[in-house]
Amino acid sequence: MSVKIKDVAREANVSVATVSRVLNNIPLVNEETKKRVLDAIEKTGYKPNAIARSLKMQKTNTLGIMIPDISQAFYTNVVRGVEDVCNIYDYNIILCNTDSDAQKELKYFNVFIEKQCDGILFIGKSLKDELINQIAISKIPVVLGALTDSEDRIPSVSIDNEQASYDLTMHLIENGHKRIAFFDDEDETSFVGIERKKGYKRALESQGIAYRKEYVFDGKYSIKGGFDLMEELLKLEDLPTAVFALNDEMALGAIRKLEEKGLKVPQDMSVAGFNNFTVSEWLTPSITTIAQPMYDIGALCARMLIKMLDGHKDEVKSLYVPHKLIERESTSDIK
Amino acid sequence: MSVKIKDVAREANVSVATVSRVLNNIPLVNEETKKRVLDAIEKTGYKPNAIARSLKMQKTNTLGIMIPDISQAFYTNVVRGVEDVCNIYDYNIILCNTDSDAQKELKYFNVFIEKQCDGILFIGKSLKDELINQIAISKIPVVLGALTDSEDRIPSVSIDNEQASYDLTMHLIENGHKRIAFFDDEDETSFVGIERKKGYKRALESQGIAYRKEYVFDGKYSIKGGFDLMEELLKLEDLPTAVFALNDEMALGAIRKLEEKGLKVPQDMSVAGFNNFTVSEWLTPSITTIAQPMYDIGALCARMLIKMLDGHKDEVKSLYVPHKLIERESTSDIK
DNA sequence: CTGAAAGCGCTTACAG
DNA sequence: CTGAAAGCGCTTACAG
Repeated sequence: MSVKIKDVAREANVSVATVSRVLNNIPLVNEETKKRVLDAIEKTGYKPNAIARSLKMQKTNTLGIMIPDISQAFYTNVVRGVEDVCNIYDYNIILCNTDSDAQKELKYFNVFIEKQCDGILFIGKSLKDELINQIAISKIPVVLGALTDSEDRIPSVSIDNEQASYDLTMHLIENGHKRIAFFDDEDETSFVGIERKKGYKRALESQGIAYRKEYVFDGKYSIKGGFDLMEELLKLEDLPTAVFALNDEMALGAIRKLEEKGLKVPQDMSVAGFNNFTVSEWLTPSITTIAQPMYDIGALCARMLIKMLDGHKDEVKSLYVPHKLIERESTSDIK
Repeated sequence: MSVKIKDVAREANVSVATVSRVLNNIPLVNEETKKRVLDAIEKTGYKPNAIARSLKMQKTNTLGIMIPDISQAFYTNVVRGVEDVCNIYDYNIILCNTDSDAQKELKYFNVFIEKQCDGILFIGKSLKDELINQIAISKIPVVLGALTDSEDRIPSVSIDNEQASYDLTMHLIENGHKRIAFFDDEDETSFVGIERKKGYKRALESQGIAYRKEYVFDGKYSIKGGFDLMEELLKLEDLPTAVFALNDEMALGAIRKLEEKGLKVPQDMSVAGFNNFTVSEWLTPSITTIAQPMYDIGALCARMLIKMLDGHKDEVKSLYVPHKLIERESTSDIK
């Protein structure tokens, strides 16, 4: 059906070896022969079969990328960064959504191995042991994005989540808040969540403020999640004066619930988020948050992985990218 | 380095053919032999090489998907729908961002062909002629998502953009609005944009309202885009009483600009959007919009394409999925 | 500078 | 029920 290298060879009256050399820009080919081959390619409309090439070369120029859920704003920017860099270096990405589910992660990992991906980008909230084992066994190059490996067995590109969380909590404390609630991820195994909680605790401790378990709420990473959590929180006797939510979507939900109950943000309660969601600066009130350079995280991850594939495995080391506290209207000094 | 089918065969004392039969669940294999092979697979940690298999089978179980930009909320939901269906049928997706750029579209199309994708999903705002030619030449199955081909040469899954736009415009007219501005896509070749403008015009005409060119503004499909366009609009002598923006992000930007100028929405001006962006219902004011079933569009596209790949090409026909007008706070009766 | 041939890791028609 | 062998479409070491 489709035209193959053999057809081009016949058309140009050369061997397939010569056609291959022209295709791969190997210099030893006579200019005239080359021209004949090029004409034959043009004439036949030949397109190389990358699968055949990959089999021979043991290289697919394809990277596997796992993310929890592409429909979450945070990850889309990371993926865009990855793809742009891949485009530069002629790689393509196979994209999979894991929902942070261990089974799906292992399944997709196997798919990446079977489809001979040159490397894997793992974006997510935590790396499970079983997956680490599989990675070690297969020896496939992997880079983590937006999270780190606690033992740094696998290189990563991420913000320092503990420090970022500390910074945000300190900011609230400096504004006079002592009763600060924490809207956590319902997924307790989330490494990123754990790190952020550490930062929150460290900030409290550093200022001699007791950590109160009743101020920590686990919920969904969504607007509705924050909305529901605030409903819970408002049942407390001793209300917090500020809330630190693990993403801006949760923070927005929390704010809307407060408004629904006739409370004002930040006058009655300050609410801070995380990630600097695209719309956060446009909301009323706009949301105080920690910005992560999402696009850069993706781009750097991809560069790092490609560097490993180019044989510079030892030059690669884990990287913290800077986060930034953005103060907006949803938080203020305590009255 | 890695273990191959040959190694498994040696381990199990059978031929590679037998191993292959076990791997592919071909029934004619003796139970005991099968067990021996399975043990050998287990023991050696063998993972099939899908690239080799693809070369032989002329089938990669990989779909190419082109979208304008994964970092735009609308597309992420479509992609998630695609991926979920692909997961069910054991396909994977190679994802590419085209920025609706003709060069990138052609480049990626070639990549999909060379990498032997079984089919292609094209999500976007318009299909250029050159790409249609390439599709025709290559004969690769393609399905369009979120847009249609004006001549229906290629099957698609989409809302009826013209009708949706008509519905929304009619809604504004029924609320007493006669001076309705239209925030259009700056990309004039956008088929989706053209369709929506048709619907807008048809609604105006049907009510005997003259189409006024000065009420149509071209801008970026973003919050900032709407923000800037509203700045322009406010310079008009004869201000519109309502604005219809081609997405909710633009609508939000427009609303914020109005607020900045001390105008109230919807009291001073109604603003409607399109797509029902995740946050639209949570904004103040919440945004009147047309909801598209984005996830379903993606899922149906993928199902359609897979159906074509299964040899039911003739059963496949273009599909309109229902849109839904959602009335919220950003629009109201004219005072 | 060019070609014949081996081989990448699979699947399957054919023969037994 | 099982194996030997051809072939999928490339690349490249080797020979000339």
